[in-house]
Amino acid sequence: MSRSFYVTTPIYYVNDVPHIGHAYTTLAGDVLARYRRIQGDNVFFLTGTDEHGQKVEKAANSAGETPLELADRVMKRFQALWEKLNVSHTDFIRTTQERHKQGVADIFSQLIKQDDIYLGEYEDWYCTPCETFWTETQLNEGKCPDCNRLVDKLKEESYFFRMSAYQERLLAHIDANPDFIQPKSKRNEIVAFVKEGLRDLSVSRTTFNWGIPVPGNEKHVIYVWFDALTNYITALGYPDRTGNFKTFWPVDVHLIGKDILRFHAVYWPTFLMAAGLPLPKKVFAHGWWTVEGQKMSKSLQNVVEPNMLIDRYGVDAVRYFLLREVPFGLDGDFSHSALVNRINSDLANDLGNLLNRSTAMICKYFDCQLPSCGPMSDLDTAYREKSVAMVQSVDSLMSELAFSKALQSIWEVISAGNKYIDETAPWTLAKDPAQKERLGTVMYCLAESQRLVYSLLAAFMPSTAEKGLCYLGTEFPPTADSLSWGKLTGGTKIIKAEALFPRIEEKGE
RNA sequence: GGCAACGUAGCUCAGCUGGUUAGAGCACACGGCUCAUAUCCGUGAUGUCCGGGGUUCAAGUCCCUGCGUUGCCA
Repeated sequence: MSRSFYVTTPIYYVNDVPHIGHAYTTLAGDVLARYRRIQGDNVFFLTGTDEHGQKVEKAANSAGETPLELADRVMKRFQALWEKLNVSHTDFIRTTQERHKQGVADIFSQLIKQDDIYLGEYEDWYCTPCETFWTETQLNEGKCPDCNRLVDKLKEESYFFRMSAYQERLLAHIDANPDFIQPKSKRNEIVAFVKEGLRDLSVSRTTFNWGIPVPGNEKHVIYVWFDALTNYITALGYPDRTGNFKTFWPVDVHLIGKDILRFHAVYWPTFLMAAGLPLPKKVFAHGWWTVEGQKMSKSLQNVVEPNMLIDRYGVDAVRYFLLREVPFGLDGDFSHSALVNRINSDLANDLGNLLNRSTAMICKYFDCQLPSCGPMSDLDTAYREKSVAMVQSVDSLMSELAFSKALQSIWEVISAGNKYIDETAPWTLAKDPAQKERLGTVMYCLAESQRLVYSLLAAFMPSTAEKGLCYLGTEFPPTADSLSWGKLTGGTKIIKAEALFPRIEEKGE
């Protein structure tokens, strides 16, 4: 009876091209998904694309194609990137798919029927590029406070969602579930926001066509966020409540960037309440990446293109860097020099070199046949205990989505391995035939500790882990059962490792 | 403007409910080893803990204030 685990990324807007921010969220989801699979969970990992909305309609028009053609084109770029990033999603949903449109229409009809959605009139300022409404007081000298472009006065018939009715229930839920919104600082912001009072939310538009029609009133198109958020359940087959929906809802965690927190922590939960569905267990908002100290922006032309990074540094180095460099939830800075430092210091010097020297010695002293473990000294048991403790520590850190700390705790064991070699001085033992058994025990401990290291790293750096485990004569992917000490047996064929991560010599740019 | 958070070694940061000589990683200097990707191990130096005031036997840790940075306010 395996546990089920459901994790999502946002669906990415096809009006945007994939950048490091998209890669970051999706990567986090992948690492979580892979980790839960190693632990034996039945995992559903969802990503996809958000393809409706006025921006897409306009962009398509000016590019001389239909919105769907544009979506097809851009969607492929996301899919290609996920393949290149080694992302192991279960499903990829597009909001233009029938399964999605039907589900959205269904829930929208239900809410109309219940009078949670009603027809009214909307009057406000609208920034088309940002697809955001602004109140009179928010405007900055008559312009959009976000992008400083001109806004349009809008007065239109609109359907409204009775969000105000759910304010107290939402607050009570946040209060009763301290981990519902993370990190804590973001949770506090949401609480403050909700306490100021929720207004009813406009959930339809009449000014463009590219979207899902309101059931029974085709003049209206369903608001993109209502449309988009619902993907998390339509991908599970909703409104069919058997099958995947039954297995995986409520979601374990929605991973999002901090810019879309309100939609996920306020709008979405209240939609779900109205629909009578359970709320997500967790919404986690991660931070933003700056680039070489500057905000990423198209105008600065400093948008980091993930494909280029992967080509240049390798997929696992990029995966490692993004999750190790910055605590998940905080902002971070991306720079080539920081990335090169991580590769040289953590991956080449510590991780790669340890495997290299260990397997080299096993081959040199034992003809590539792993010796079996003899009586253990204090040094050995301390090393073993540290390795075993790592497995537990990583497990609890992963449940907090503390990816960086999880990697740090793995690296403590890698460092301990390098120190262990120094303290046991195998090259000295090798000179004395009487110490053969002792030498064998040291080699065994080294291999076994690293087997655990690479088993955990399988979530973060799948291809590196596969190679590492192969050198250590072990199968990939690892399983929950393999995460305990002593699974390697004497006589296992070990392969002398090549440099997993060659050092990158200076001359950064 | 309102609310909130933050300001600790050259860099990035950790320091829970106040209590001996303030920590980690990277970078730097010196020493050691040789299995290894000139890698590894050890030792060391550097801090007005943003400024000022206060509470206390005792404050990086609490309070007030000033300066600075950041986030949220549909």
